[in-house]
Amino acid sequence: MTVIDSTSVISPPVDVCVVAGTEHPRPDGQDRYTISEVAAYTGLSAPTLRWYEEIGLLPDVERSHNGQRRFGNRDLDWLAFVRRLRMTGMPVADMVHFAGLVQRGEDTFGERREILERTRREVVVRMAELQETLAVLDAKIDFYAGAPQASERA
Amino acid sequence: MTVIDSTSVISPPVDVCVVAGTEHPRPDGQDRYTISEVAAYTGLSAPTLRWYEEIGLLPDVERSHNGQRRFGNRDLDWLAFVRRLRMTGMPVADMVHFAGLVQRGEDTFGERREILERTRREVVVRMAELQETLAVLDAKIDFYAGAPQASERA
DNA sequence: CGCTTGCTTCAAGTGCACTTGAAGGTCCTA
DNA sequence: TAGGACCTTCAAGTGCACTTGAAGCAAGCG
Repeated sequence: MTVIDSTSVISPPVDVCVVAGTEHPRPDGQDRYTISEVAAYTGLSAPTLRWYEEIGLLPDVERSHNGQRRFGNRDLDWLAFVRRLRMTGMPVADMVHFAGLVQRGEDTFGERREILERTRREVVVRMAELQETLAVLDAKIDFYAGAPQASERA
Repeated sequence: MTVIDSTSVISPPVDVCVVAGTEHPRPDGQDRYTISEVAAYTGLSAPTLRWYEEIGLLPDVERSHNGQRRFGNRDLDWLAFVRRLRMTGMPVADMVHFAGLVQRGEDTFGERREILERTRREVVVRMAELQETLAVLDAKIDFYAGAPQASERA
């Protein structure tokens, strides 16, 4: 695995809000990952990473002197957040929109907050539904486990 | 909307385990719903209901004298459960498999229990992830809300 | 020097879960 | 008896999120 090469560039607009201290495979300063490294770290395939970049979900990926992608810790953080958003069920198109807002800078803090608040509400609803589903599953599991005696039968 | 017609038939193998007293639009005995009624009640489209039947996810739907589907409360219960399973992320193919087990009768209680226990574990994991996601969202929302003072920035 | 490895782009293909279209049957009301 | 509402089947189409294939460049090793 070839590592480091190109020299640093003025940072493009980023998420700006990296919340928790998620550990990176390499410390800042030595964080130039190849696409296959990022694939290994994130579980996303290399084509998916290219596609994310293409559609604008992973913007401003740097390139080495010979045109190969060099991802940084910033990209890993963003991908981790994208993974979270994906878990909420947010469509990729909406994530692309959000990524666009991030790139436009602080002016979009308001809209970003609204989006995340809406997402938050959806997650809460989803969790409540899953909680109910858990109850249904438990009831059925009990029924199947203790077959003859259990609750109702049709 | 045309309603009731055909006369009752010996019940085919059903879920056998109807847990909660979910209310039905019409009481047992008068429960013969047209496809559009079921579509209205469940939120599924009529083509989707036909397709569910076709692939074996909704077996043994009765027919009226002229070949039209007549769904019963049993079908509504099953569809409600299918909706729950869908919420867990279970693929339709797996639900079809489960439906097959239900049709095969009590011999499959063991396997059904295993499937639901596995599903249950997945739901628990998913809920934990959503909980973490909620924390991440909250942190970002706070950041975007109280912009200048807040925690970290890249 | 040629081979292998790993990257590149661009276009086409895949899998899932439906959705839509076409053509036709049946029943009720005017 | 004509129209409209509602149903039927079968086949093809859609949208999303990737995945796969084809063709080619660049670096490192024997």
